[in-house]
Amino acid sequence: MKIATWNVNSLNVRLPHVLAWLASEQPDVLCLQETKLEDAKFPFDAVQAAGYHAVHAGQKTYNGVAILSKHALADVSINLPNYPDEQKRVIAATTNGIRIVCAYMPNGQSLDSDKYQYKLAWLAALRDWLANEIAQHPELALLGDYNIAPEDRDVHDPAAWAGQVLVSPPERAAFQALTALGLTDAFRLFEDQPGHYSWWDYRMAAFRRNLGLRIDHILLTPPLKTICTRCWVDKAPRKLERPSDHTPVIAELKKI
DNA sequence: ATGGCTTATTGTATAAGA
Repeated sequence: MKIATWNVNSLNVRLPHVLAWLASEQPDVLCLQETKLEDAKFPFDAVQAAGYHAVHAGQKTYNGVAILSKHALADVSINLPNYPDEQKRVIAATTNGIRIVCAYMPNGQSLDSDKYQYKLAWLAALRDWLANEIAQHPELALLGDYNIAPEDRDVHDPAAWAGQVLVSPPERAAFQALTALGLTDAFRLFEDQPGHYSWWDYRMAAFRRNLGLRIDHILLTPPLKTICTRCWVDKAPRKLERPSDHTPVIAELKKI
């Protein structure tokens, strides 16, 4: 079973990339972030024609999350019940016996921004809600754009980024609070070296120079960690015309 | 060198992303 996450930065623009990637990679589950679409405009027909069920929680212009699955999607829940929010950043569902949580975590903008306080409060609410969710669904995966590079080895130039948003100690502490729930960063089960990223700035030829950050993650509860056989970043979509600034992260689970 | 791209918006410049 392959599960994946991809911040597409507008599904309207990126739908051809997504459909091509589904066809070539055949993931069982694909979590999308930043669809930037109202639910009425989500391309359910194209996704269904590609062989996928889909659930979406979106809004105009900003945010928006979706789960695509080859398997039926049940018990869908949207947003954090303990954090009332206009912004559509979380969708969860059960598929093929696994609880999938798809999240687009706040960016934070800068440490002196109100959005940074929102980010930290949102992450605390996510943690609290996940503690319950994991208790109810021991086989759970949290996939998405975390907007946090957990460690310096996830940053192309740690000195230049030190103390900035996406790497600041309070954000990294919030990431650690998630792993303290028993969740494991699937990518780091198999790779301990720096230089592996999931996002590159559109500017400064950052992708060609591999000036990136690893901010898209797949976290697994213990039962899924034990059956995880591989986790990798697929850089191929970042090389296409008009790419998203993020690329997919995929985990393979030895299940069914 | 705080710039540099990309997306969306009842647009023609601004906001936001990361």
